[in-house]
Amino acid sequence: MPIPANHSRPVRQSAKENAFNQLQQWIIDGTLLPGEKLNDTELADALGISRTPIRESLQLLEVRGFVKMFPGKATQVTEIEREAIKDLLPPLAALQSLSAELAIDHVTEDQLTQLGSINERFATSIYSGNSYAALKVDEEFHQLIVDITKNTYIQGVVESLQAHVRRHFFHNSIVLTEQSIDEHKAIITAMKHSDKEKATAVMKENWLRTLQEF
Amino acid sequence: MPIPANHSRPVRQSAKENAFNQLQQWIIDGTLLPGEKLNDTELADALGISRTPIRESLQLLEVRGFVKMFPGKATQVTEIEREAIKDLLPPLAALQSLSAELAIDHVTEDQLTQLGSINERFATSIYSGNSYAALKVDEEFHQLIVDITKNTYIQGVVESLQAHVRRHFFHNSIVLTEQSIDEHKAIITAMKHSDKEKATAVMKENWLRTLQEF
DNA sequence: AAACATTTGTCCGTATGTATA
DNA sequence: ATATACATACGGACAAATGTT
Repeated sequence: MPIPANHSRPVRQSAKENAFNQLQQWIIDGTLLPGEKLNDTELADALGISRTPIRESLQLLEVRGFVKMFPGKATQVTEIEREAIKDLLPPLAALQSLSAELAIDHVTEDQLTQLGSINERFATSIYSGNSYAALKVDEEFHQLIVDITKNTYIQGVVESLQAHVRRHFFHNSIVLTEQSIDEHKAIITAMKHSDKEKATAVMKENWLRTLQEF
Repeated sequence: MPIPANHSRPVRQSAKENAFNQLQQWIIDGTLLPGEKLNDTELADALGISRTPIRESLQLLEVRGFVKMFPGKATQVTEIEREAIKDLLPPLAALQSLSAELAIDHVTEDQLTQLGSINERFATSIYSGNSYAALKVDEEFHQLIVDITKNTYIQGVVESLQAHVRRHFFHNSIVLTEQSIDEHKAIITAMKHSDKEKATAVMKENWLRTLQEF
Protein backbone atom coordinates (compact mmCIF):
# COMPACT_ATOMS: atom_id res chain seq x y z
CA MET A 1 0.00 0.00 0.00
CA PRO A 2 1.36 3.34 -0.97
CA ILE A 3 2.09 5.57 1.93
CA PRO A 4 0.10 8.75 1.49
CA ALA A 5 2.39 11.69 0.89
CA ASN A 6 1.70 13.36 4.16
CA HIS A 7 2.93 16.75 3.17
CA SER A 8 1.83 18.23 6.44
CA ARG A 9 4.77 16.90 8.39
CA PRO A 10 3.74 15.09 11.57
CA VAL A 11 4.74 18.11 13.65
CA ARG A 12 6.50 16.48 16.50
CA GLN A 13 4.01 16.49 19.35
CA SER A 14 5.72 17.08 22.62
CA ALA A 15 4.26 15.85 25.87
CA LYS A 16 4.20 19.42 27.05
CA GLU A 17 2.14 20.58 24.10
CA ASN A 18 -0.33 17.74 24.47
CA ALA A 19 -0.66 18.42 28.15
CA PHE A 20 -1.17 22.12 27.53
CA ASN A 21 -3.95 21.53 25.03
CA GLN A 22 -5.63 18.92 27.15
CA LEU A 23 -5.51 20.95 30.34
CA GLN A 24 -6.69 24.11 28.62
CA GLN A 25 -9.60 22.22 27.10
CA TRP A 26 -10.51 20.74 30.46
CA ILE A 27 -10.49 24.17 32.05
CA ILE A 28 -12.51 25.72 29.25
CA ASP A 29 -15.19 23.06 29.18
CA GLY A 30 -15.41 22.83 32.93
CA THR A 31 -13.95 19.37 33.42
CA LEU A 32 -11.52 21.10 35.71
CA LEU A 33 -13.68 23.33 37.85
CA PRO A 34 -12.96 26.93 38.79
CA GLY A 35 -10.99 27.06 42.00
CA GLU A 36 -10.04 23.40 41.73
CA LYS A 37 -6.65 22.59 43.16
CA LEU A 38 -4.21 21.13 40.68
CA ASN A 39 -1.73 18.59 41.91
CA ASP A 40 0.99 18.10 39.35
CA THR A 41 1.73 14.54 40.41
CA GLU A 42 -1.91 13.67 40.00
CA LEU A 43 -2.14 15.30 36.58
CA ALA A 44 1.07 13.62 35.51
CA ASP A 45 -0.36 10.23 36.39
CA ALA A 46 -3.63 11.04 34.67
CA LEU A 47 -1.90 11.96 31.43
CA GLY A 48 0.72 9.25 31.70
CA ILE A 49 3.65 11.63 31.63
CA SER A 50 6.01 13.08 34.20
CA ARG A 51 5.63 16.20 36.25
CA THR A 52 7.96 18.34 34.15
CA PRO A 53 5.78 18.83 31.08
CA ILE A 54 2.82 19.27 33.41
CA ARG A 55 4.56 22.04 35.29
CA GLU A 56 5.56 23.72 32.06
CA SER A 57 2.01 23.56 30.78
CA LEU A 58 0.65 25.01 33.99
CA GLN A 59 3.02 27.93 33.71
CA LEU A 60 1.83 28.68 30.21
CA LEU A 61 -1.76 28.41 31.37
CA GLU A 62 -0.97 30.86 34.11
CA VAL A 63 0.18 33.42 31.56
CA ARG A 64 -3.11 32.88 29.77
CA GLY A 65 -4.98 33.45 32.99
CA PHE A 66 -6.46 29.98 33.30
CA VAL A 67 -4.58 28.93 36.38
CA LYS A 68 -3.01 30.79 39.24
CA MET A 69 0.17 29.51 40.83
CA PHE A 70 1.00 30.37 44.41
CA PRO A 71 4.73 29.65 44.52
CA GLY A 72 5.53 26.98 47.02
CA LYS A 73 1.91 26.72 48.06
CA ALA A 74 -0.49 25.54 45.44
CA THR A 75 -1.78 25.78 41.92
CA GLN A 76 -5.44 26.17 41.14
CA VAL A 77 -7.81 26.82 38.31
CA THR A 78 -8.80 30.48 38.21
CA GLU A 79 -12.30 31.41 39.20
CA ILE A 80 -14.68 32.43 36.48
CA GLU A 81 -17.07 35.19 37.37
CA ARG A 82 -19.95 35.98 35.08
CA GLU A 83 -19.03 39.62 35.52
CA ALA A 84 -15.59 39.08 34.03
CA ILE A 85 -17.11 39.06 30.58
CA LYS A 86 -17.60 42.80 31.06
CA ASP A 87 -13.84 43.20 31.27
CA LEU A 88 -13.08 40.69 28.54
CA LEU A 89 -15.20 41.91 25.67
CA PRO A 90 -14.20 45.58 25.46
CA PRO A 91 -10.51 44.96 24.71
CA LEU A 92 -11.44 42.16 22.36
CA ALA A 93 -13.93 44.41 20.59
CA ALA A 94 -11.28 47.10 20.28
CA LEU A 95 -8.79 44.72 18.72
CA GLN A 96 -11.29 43.05 16.42
CA SER A 97 -12.44 46.47 15.33
CA LEU A 98 -8.86 47.48 14.63
CA SER A 99 -8.37 44.23 12.73
CA ALA A 100 -11.28 45.01 10.43
CA GLU A 101 -9.74 48.39 9.70
CA LEU A 102 -6.30 46.99 9.02
CA ALA A 103 -7.59 44.04 7.04
CA ILE A 104 -9.16 46.38 4.50
CA ASP A 105 -5.69 47.28 3.24
CA HIS A 106 -4.77 43.66 2.57
CA VAL A 107 -7.94 41.74 1.86
CA THR A 108 -8.38 39.98 -1.47
CA GLU A 109 -11.54 39.20 -3.42
CA ASP A 110 -10.97 35.57 -2.63
CA GLN A 111 -10.89 36.20 1.08
CA LEU A 112 -14.08 38.24 0.94
CA THR A 113 -15.78 35.30 -0.75
CA GLN A 114 -14.40 33.04 1.94
CA LEU A 115 -15.80 35.28 4.67
CA GLY A 116 -19.16 35.09 2.96
CA SER A 117 -19.20 31.31 2.91
CA ILE A 118 -18.09 31.12 6.52
CA ASN A 119 -20.97 33.40 7.42
CA GLU A 120 -23.36 31.10 5.59
CA ARG A 121 -22.19 28.19 7.69
CA PHE A 122 -22.58 30.44 10.70
CA ALA A 123 -26.21 31.15 9.74
CA THR A 124 -26.86 27.45 9.33
CA SER A 125 -25.51 26.73 12.79
CA ILE A 126 -27.54 29.50 14.35
CA TYR A 127 -30.79 28.41 12.72
CA SER A 128 -30.21 24.77 13.58
CA GLY A 129 -29.78 25.77 17.20
CA ASN A 130 -26.33 24.28 17.42
CA SER A 131 -24.86 27.03 19.55
CA TYR A 132 -21.43 25.51 20.07
CA ALA A 133 -20.99 24.98 16.35
CA ALA A 134 -22.08 28.57 15.87
CA LEU A 135 -19.49 29.76 18.34
CA LYS A 136 -16.73 27.88 16.57
CA VAL A 137 -17.73 29.18 13.15
CA ASP A 138 -18.05 32.69 14.52
CA GLU A 139 -14.52 32.33 15.83
CA GLU A 140 -13.43 31.16 12.40
CA PHE A 141 -14.97 34.25 10.81
CA HIS A 142 -13.19 36.69 13.07
CA GLN A 143 -10.01 34.68 13.04
CA LEU A 144 -9.76 35.02 9.28
CA ILE A 145 -10.10 38.79 9.51
CA VAL A 146 -7.39 38.91 12.13
CA ASP A 147 -5.16 36.70 9.99
CA ILE A 148 -5.62 38.98 7.00
CA THR A 149 -4.00 41.81 8.94
CA LYS A 150 -0.84 39.71 9.15
CA ASN A 151 -0.23 41.44 12.45
CA THR A 152 1.38 38.91 14.78
CA TYR A 153 0.88 41.03 17.87
CA ILE A 154 -2.86 41.21 17.34
CA GLN A 155 -2.99 37.54 16.44
CA GLY A 156 -1.35 36.46 19.66
CA VAL A 157 -3.48 38.63 21.88
CA VAL A 158 -6.76 37.77 20.19
CA GLU A 159 -6.07 34.05 20.34
CA SER A 160 -5.60 34.29 24.06
CA LEU A 161 -8.69 36.41 24.65
CA GLN A 162 -10.78 34.15 22.41
CA ALA A 163 -9.91 31.19 24.61
CA HIS A 164 -11.47 33.04 27.51
CA VAL A 165 -14.57 33.77 25.46
CA ARG A 166 -14.88 30.06 24.80
CA ARG A 167 -14.65 29.35 28.51
CA HIS A 168 -17.41 31.84 29.25
CA PHE A 169 -19.53 30.15 26.62
CA PHE A 170 -19.24 26.82 28.42
CA HIS A 171 -20.20 28.51 31.63
CA ASN A 172 -23.33 29.84 29.98
CA SER A 173 -22.55 33.52 29.99
CA ILE A 174 -22.57 33.98 26.24
CA VAL A 175 -25.27 33.66 23.67
CA LEU A 176 -24.96 34.20 19.95
CA THR A 177 -27.98 35.58 18.16
CA GLU A 178 -29.29 35.87 14.62
CA GLN A 179 -28.34 39.50 14.54
CA SER A 180 -24.70 38.53 14.19
CA ILE A 181 -25.42 37.11 10.74
CA ASP A 182 -26.43 40.50 9.36
CA GLU A 183 -23.63 42.25 11.18
CA HIS A 184 -21.16 39.88 9.56
CA LYS A 185 -22.67 40.70 6.18
CA ALA A 186 -22.36 44.39 6.91
CA ILE A 187 -18.72 43.92 7.86
CA ILE A 188 -18.00 42.08 4.62
CA THR A 189 -19.75 44.77 2.59
CA ALA A 190 -17.89 47.55 4.38
CA MET A 191 -14.59 45.79 3.77
CA LYS A 192 -15.46 45.34 0.12
CA HIS A 193 -16.09 49.09 -0.17
CA SER A 194 -13.02 49.90 1.91
CA ASP A 195 -15.28 51.73 4.31
CA LYS A 196 -13.11 51.66 7.41
CA GLU A 197 -15.42 53.73 9.54
CA LYS A 198 -18.38 51.46 8.91
CA ALA A 199 -16.36 48.28 9.29
CA THR A 200 -14.90 49.28 12.64
CA ALA A 201 -18.23 50.51 13.95
CA VAL A 202 -20.15 47.36 13.07
CA MET A 203 -17.38 45.14 14.32
CA LYS A 204 -17.29 46.89 17.66
CA GLU A 205 -21.05 46.70 17.93
CA ASN A 206 -20.98 43.02 17.02
CA TRP A 207 -18.79 42.28 20.02
CA LEU A 208 -20.26 44.67 22.52
CA ARG A 209 -23.86 43.78 21.82
CA THR A 210 -23.27 40.55 23.71
CA LEU A 211 -22.70 42.67 26.78
CA GLN A 212 -25.97 44.51 26.42
CA GLU A 213 -27.77 41.21 26.18
CA PHE A 214 -25.92 39.98 29.24
CA MET B 1 19.94 44.29 67.29
CA PRO B 2 16.24 44.42 66.57
CA ILE B 3 15.27 42.93 63.32
CA PRO B 4 13.53 45.61 61.27
CA ALA B 5 9.90 44.76 60.75
CA ASN B 6 10.13 44.18 57.07
CA HIS B 7 6.47 44.42 56.38
CA SER B 8 7.00 44.09 52.67
CA ARG B 9 7.69 40.43 52.93
CA PRO B 10 10.75 39.45 50.86
CA VAL B 11 8.43 37.95 48.28
CA ARG B 12 10.20 34.70 47.77
CA GLN B 13 11.75 35.23 44.40
CA SER B 14 12.29 32.05 42.55
CA ALA B 15 15.23 31.22 40.36
CA LYS B 16 12.84 31.04 37.46
CA GLU B 17 11.55 34.54 38.04
CA ASN B 18 15.03 35.95 38.34
CA ALA B 19 16.11 34.18 35.20
CA PHE B 20 13.04 35.41 33.35
CA ASN B 21 13.63 39.03 34.31
CA GLN B 22 17.33 38.85 33.56
CA LEU B 23 16.90 37.20 30.19
CA GLN B 24 14.10 39.52 29.16
CA GLN B 25 16.20 42.52 30.12
CA TRP B 26 19.15 41.17 28.15
CA ILE B 27 16.99 40.70 25.10
CA ILE B 28 15.41 44.13 25.42
CA ASP B 29 18.65 46.01 25.87
CA GLY B 30 20.45 44.06 23.20
CA THR B 31 22.88 42.14 25.38
CA LEU B 32 21.40 39.08 23.75
CA LEU B 33 21.31 39.92 20.09
CA PRO B 34 18.44 39.27 17.70
CA GLY B 35 18.85 35.87 16.11
CA GLU B 36 21.32 34.76 18.74
CA LYS B 37 21.18 31.10 19.59
CA LEU B 38 20.41 30.35 23.21
CA ASN B 39 22.01 27.34 24.79
CA ASP B 40 20.21 26.57 28.00
CA THR B 41 23.18 24.81 29.58
CA GLU B 42 25.29 27.87 28.91
CA LEU B 43 22.67 30.21 30.34
CA ALA B 44 22.25 27.97 33.35
CA ASP B 45 25.97 28.16 34.07
CA ALA B 46 26.00 31.91 33.51
CA LEU B 47 23.22 32.47 36.03
CA GLY B 48 24.47 29.80 38.40
CA ILE B 49 21.27 27.79 38.33
CA SER B 50 20.10 24.60 36.65
CA ARG B 51 18.53 24.16 33.25
CA THR B 52 15.02 23.76 34.62
CA PRO B 53 14.29 27.38 35.57
CA ILE B 54 16.10 28.50 32.43
CA ARG B 55 13.92 26.36 30.23
CA GLU B 56 10.81 27.56 32.01
CA SER B 57 11.86 31.17 31.52
CA LEU B 58 12.53 30.61 27.85
CA GLN B 59 9.08 29.17 27.39
CA LEU B 60 7.51 32.23 28.97
CA LEU B 61 9.67 34.46 26.81
CA GLU B 62 8.45 32.58 23.78
CA VAL B 63 4.86 33.40 24.66
CA ARG B 64 5.91 37.03 24.91
CA GLY B 65 7.53 36.82 21.51
CA PHE B 66 11.10 37.43 22.62
CA VAL B 67 12.45 34.02 21.77
CA LYS B 68 11.45 31.36 19.30
CA MET B 69 11.86 27.70 20.16
CA PHE B 70 12.33 25.14 17.43
CA PRO B 71 11.45 21.89 19.21
CA GLY B 72 14.37 19.56 19.25
CA LYS B 73 16.48 21.93 17.23
CA ALA B 74 17.29 25.18 18.86
CA THR B 75 16.12 28.24 20.72
CA GLN B 76 16.97 31.71 19.53
CA VAL B 77 16.26 35.33 20.23
CA THR B 78 13.61 36.66 17.85
CA GLU B 79 14.66 39.08 15.17
CA ILE B 80 13.69 42.68 15.58
CA GLU B 81 12.76 44.54 12.45
CA ARG B 82 12.36 48.28 12.52
CA GLU B 83 9.16 47.78 10.54
CA ALA B 84 7.62 45.71 13.32
CA ILE B 85 6.86 48.88 15.21
CA LYS B 86 4.19 49.51 12.60
CA ASP B 87 2.42 46.37 13.76
CA LEU B 88 3.08 46.92 17.42
CA LEU B 89 1.78 50.44 17.98
CA PRO B 90 -1.73 50.22 16.50
CA PRO B 91 -3.01 47.52 18.87
CA LEU B 92 -1.28 49.21 21.77
CA ALA B 93 -2.83 52.54 20.80
CA ALA B 94 -6.25 50.91 20.60
CA LEU B 95 -5.92 49.40 24.07
CA GLN B 96 -4.47 52.52 25.67
CA SER B 97 -7.25 54.52 24.10
CA LEU B 98 -9.81 52.11 25.48
CA SER B 99 -8.09 52.32 28.85
CA ALA B 100 -8.48 56.10 28.93
CA GLU B 101 -12.17 55.69 28.20
CA LEU B 102 -12.70 53.06 30.87
CA ALA B 103 -10.53 54.82 33.42
CA ILE B 104 -12.85 57.82 33.35
CA ASP B 105 -15.50 55.80 35.16
CA HIS B 106 -13.17 54.93 38.03
CA VAL B 107 -10.59 57.67 38.34
CA THR B 108 -10.29 59.64 41.58
CA GLU B 109 -9.15 63.22 42.16
CA ASP B 110 -6.09 61.82 43.81
CA GLN B 111 -5.15 59.77 40.79
CA LEU B 112 -5.59 62.75 38.48
CA THR B 113 -3.17 64.68 40.65
CA GLN B 114 -0.79 61.75 40.51
CA LEU B 115 -0.98 61.70 36.73
CA GLY B 116 -0.13 65.39 36.71
CA SER B 117 2.96 64.92 38.83
CA ILE B 118 4.12 61.98 36.75
CA ASN B 119 3.76 64.16 33.67
CA GLU B 120 5.90 66.84 35.33
CA ARG B 121 8.65 64.31 35.88
CA PHE B 122 8.17 63.26 32.28
CA ALA B 123 8.67 66.86 31.13
CA THR B 124 11.80 67.14 33.22
CA SER B 125 13.24 64.01 31.64
CA ILE B 126 12.42 65.18 28.14
CA TYR B 127 13.98 68.62 28.64
CA SER B 128 17.07 67.17 30.26
CA GLY B 129 17.53 64.95 27.24
CA ASN B 130 17.46 61.77 29.29
CA SER B 131 15.45 59.77 26.81
CA TYR B 132 15.51 56.46 28.65
CA ALA B 133 14.28 58.10 31.84
CA ALA B 134 11.58 59.74 29.74
CA LEU B 135 10.53 56.39 28.32
CA LYS B 136 10.25 54.86 31.77
CA VAL B 137 8.23 57.76 33.14
CA ASP B 138 6.01 57.73 30.06
CA GLU B 139 5.40 54.06 30.73
CA GLU B 140 4.55 54.90 34.32
CA PHE B 141 1.99 57.45 33.15
CA HIS B 142 0.19 55.08 30.85
CA GLN B 143 0.54 52.21 33.27
CA LEU B 144 -1.34 54.15 35.91
CA ILE B 145 -4.22 54.81 33.54
CA VAL B 146 -4.37 51.14 32.65
CA ASP B 147 -4.32 50.20 36.32
CA ILE B 148 -7.20 52.55 37.05
CA THR B 149 -9.40 50.53 34.71
CA LYS B 150 -8.88 47.53 37.01
CA ASN B 151 -9.22 45.43 33.87
CA THR B 152 -6.87 42.49 34.24
CA TYR B 153 -7.16 41.46 30.60
CA ILE B 154 -6.01 44.85 29.39
CA GLN B 155 -3.32 44.97 32.04
CA GLY B 156 -1.77 41.71 30.95
CA VAL B 157 -1.80 42.49 27.26
CA VAL B 158 -0.45 46.01 27.65
CA GLU B 159 2.37 44.87 29.89
CA SER B 160 3.50 42.44 27.23
CA LEU B 161 3.24 44.93 24.38
CA GLN B 162 5.04 47.59 26.42
CA ALA B 163 8.01 45.28 26.82
CA HIS B 164 8.28 45.18 23.05
CA VAL B 165 8.12 48.95 22.86
CA ARG B 166 11.02 49.06 25.29
CA ARG B 167 13.00 46.73 23.09
CA HIS B 168 12.37 48.92 20.06
CA PHE B 169 13.56 51.89 22.05
CA PHE B 170 16.91 50.22 22.68
CA HIS B 171 17.19 49.44 19.04
CA ASN B 172 16.69 53.10 18.25
CA SER B 173 13.35 52.95 16.53
CA ILE B 174 11.49 55.11 18.98
CA VAL B 175 11.81 58.72 19.94
CA LEU B 176 9.76 60.60 22.49
CA THR B 177 9.14 64.27 21.81
CA GLU B 178 8.02 67.33 23.73
CA GLN B 179 4.61 67.08 22.16
CA SER B 180 3.78 64.16 24.42
CA ILE B 181 3.87 66.47 27.42
CA ASP B 182 0.94 68.52 26.15
CA GLU B 183 -0.91 65.44 24.97
CA HIS B 184 -0.61 64.00 28.45
CA LYS B 185 -2.02 67.22 29.85
CA ALA B 186 -4.90 67.05 27.40
CA ILE B 187 -5.60 63.47 28.44
CA ILE B 188 -5.68 64.44 32.10
CA THR B 189 -8.00 67.35 31.38
CA ALA B 190 -10.31 65.22 29.28
CA MET B 191 -10.45 62.62 32.02
CA LYS B 192 -11.19 65.28 34.59
CA HIS B 193 -14.14 66.47 32.48
CA SER B 194 -15.22 62.91 31.74
CA ASP B 195 -14.83 63.69 28.06
CA LYS B 196 -14.41 60.17 26.73
CA GLU B 197 -14.32 61.17 23.09
CA LYS B 198 -11.53 63.65 23.62
CA ALA B 199 -9.57 61.34 25.92
CA THR B 200 -9.63 58.42 23.51
CA ALA B 201 -8.77 60.59 20.52
CA VAL B 202 -5.76 62.24 22.14
CA MET B 203 -4.56 58.96 23.59
CA LYS B 204 -4.69 57.28 20.22
CA GLU B 205 -2.91 60.19 18.60
CA ASN B 206 -0.28 60.15 21.34
CA TRP B 207 0.65 56.59 20.46
CA LEU B 208 0.27 56.72 16.71
CA ARG B 209 2.19 59.96 16.27
CA THR B 210 5.36 57.98 16.90
CA LEU B 211 4.62 56.08 13.73
CA GLN B 212 4.27 59.20 11.66
CA GLU B 213 7.63 60.38 12.92
CA PHE B 214 9.11 57.02 12.12
C1' DA C 1 24.81 5.60 5.05
C1' DA C 2 26.03 5.18 9.77
C1' DA C 3 27.97 6.43 13.86
C1' DC C 4 28.96 10.65 16.48
C1' DA C 5 28.27 14.90 18.78
C1' DT C 6 25.19 18.20 20.39
C1' DT C 7 20.94 19.92 22.11
C1' DT C 8 16.57 19.49 23.51
C1' DG C 9 12.74 16.88 26.06
C1' DT C 10 11.56 14.12 29.93
C1' DC C 11 11.95 11.74 34.26
C1' DC C 12 12.51 11.50 39.03
C1' DG C 13 14.90 12.35 43.38
C1' DT C 14 15.76 15.81 46.82
C1' DA C 15 15.53 20.17 49.22
C1' DT C 16 12.87 23.97 50.63
C1' DG C 17 9.16 26.05 52.10
C1' DT C 18 3.99 25.93 53.60
C1' DA C 19 0.04 24.43 56.03
C1' DT C 20 -1.92 21.52 59.65
C1' DA C 21 -2.22 18.84 63.91
C1' DA D 1 5.34 26.18 69.64
C1' DT D 2 7.00 22.02 67.52
C1' DA D 3 6.69 18.55 64.71
C1' DT D 4 4.61 16.27 60.81
C1' DA D 5 2.81 15.89 56.30
C1' DC D 6 2.70 17.60 51.90
C1' DA D 7 3.32 20.36 47.55
C1' DT D 8 6.25 22.82 45.02
C1' DA D 9 11.05 24.41 43.08
C1' DC D 10 15.17 22.90 41.59
C1' DG D 11 18.86 19.88 40.20
C1' DG D 12 21.03 16.38 37.62
C1' DA D 13 20.82 12.25 34.77
C1' DC D 14 18.90 9.84 31.04
C1' DA D 15 16.40 9.45 26.57
C1' DA D 16 15.17 11.10 22.11
C1' DA D 17 15.87 13.73 18.23
C1' DT D 18 18.52 16.51 15.07
C1' DG D 19 22.38 17.50 11.92
C1' DT D 20 27.03 16.43 10.92
C1' DT D 21 31.24 14.14 9.66
